[in-house]
Amino acid sequence: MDDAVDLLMAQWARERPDLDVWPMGIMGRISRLSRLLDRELKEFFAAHGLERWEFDVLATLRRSGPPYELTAGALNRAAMVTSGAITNRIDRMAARGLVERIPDSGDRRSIRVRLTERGLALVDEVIEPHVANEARLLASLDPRERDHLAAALRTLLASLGDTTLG
Amino acid sequence: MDDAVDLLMAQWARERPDLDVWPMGIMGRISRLSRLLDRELKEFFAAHGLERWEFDVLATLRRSGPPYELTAGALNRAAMVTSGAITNRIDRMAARGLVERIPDSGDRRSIRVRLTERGLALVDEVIEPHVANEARLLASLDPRERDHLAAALRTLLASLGDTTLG
DNA sequence: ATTGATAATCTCAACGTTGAAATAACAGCA
DNA sequence: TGCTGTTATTTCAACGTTGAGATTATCAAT
Repeated sequence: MDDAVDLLMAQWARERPDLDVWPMGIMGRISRLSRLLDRELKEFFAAHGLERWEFDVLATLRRSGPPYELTAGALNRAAMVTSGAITNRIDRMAARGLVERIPDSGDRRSIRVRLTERGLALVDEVIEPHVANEARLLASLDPRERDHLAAALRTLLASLGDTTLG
Repeated sequence: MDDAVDLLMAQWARERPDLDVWPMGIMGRISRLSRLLDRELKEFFAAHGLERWEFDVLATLRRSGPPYELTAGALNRAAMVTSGAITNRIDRMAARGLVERIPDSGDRRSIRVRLTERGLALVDEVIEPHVANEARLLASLDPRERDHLAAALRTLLASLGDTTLG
């Protein structure tokens, strides 16, 4: 079964037979998959009254464990966005009552962002169907393929230096 | 070697041992890789005086073959963006003299976007180092791993319905 | 020929991110 | 104690995309 990237590479092979465009078979697919999967997740979260970025923040705090709080800096590194974006996100989530800003007792430059009870309840309610939805999106891969795929992606990610959560 | 997603999954395993978050091993890595690779490509194209989206449009037209023209609709489907975004891109690339709008003789609702000589020369100049740069980013994978990875991603992409270029 | 449905592009306000500058606070050390 | 360099967050203008609506054109069927 051909996909869109096979077609794309066939076009290059016809137009520029002097080039070996094999890297596109990976780069192009990661890029297109990322867009398609983002759309699916967006749709899923919208059905639960959440933006995708809101869930990302909730989930990052939740999985950090009690007391479910992280500094703004830790959040922006985990989300791979800039500091300005995190300030903006925290503002809006605080307005929705999902998180609250707590002054950091040890460092007055820092703030700690903490899940509210409502935020904690919400993420714990959504996480399970979310994982089930992700599993649905990956259903075309059998368990062996999944493991090999995850391993290859890990090699790549680690080689690019993505080895910490911030 | 662990990557950021291994750490993330370990946190979930500690906080919610009742959940099997295996899908994150694939979803999370595709998402993070996409961001990291985008940054790298952005940097590469900036060094060549191009935005990433400009190169995407140039490359889409180039690989379509002579006379290097496509409708606006074909371009927005290939780029996976909305029609408003494509109008905007064409405007700016036309202002830079990289493409030109040609009325479609068969359908007056359509326009055809054609590479100018300058656009053609530019994409033909950049494509080879671009592919080399992509190959550099994937250098951590040996040829066997590359093929398996591309195949697994193809399965996934096709299962999500991404089987045409628009 | 006329009507109604569909299609292609453009317009534009709303949205979120980036990137850089501003502010405030810490840490090491003379 | 007072400097100097660094770090954490916020602010804000610029940028590009989205999503919906407007416009114009095509097509099928009458």
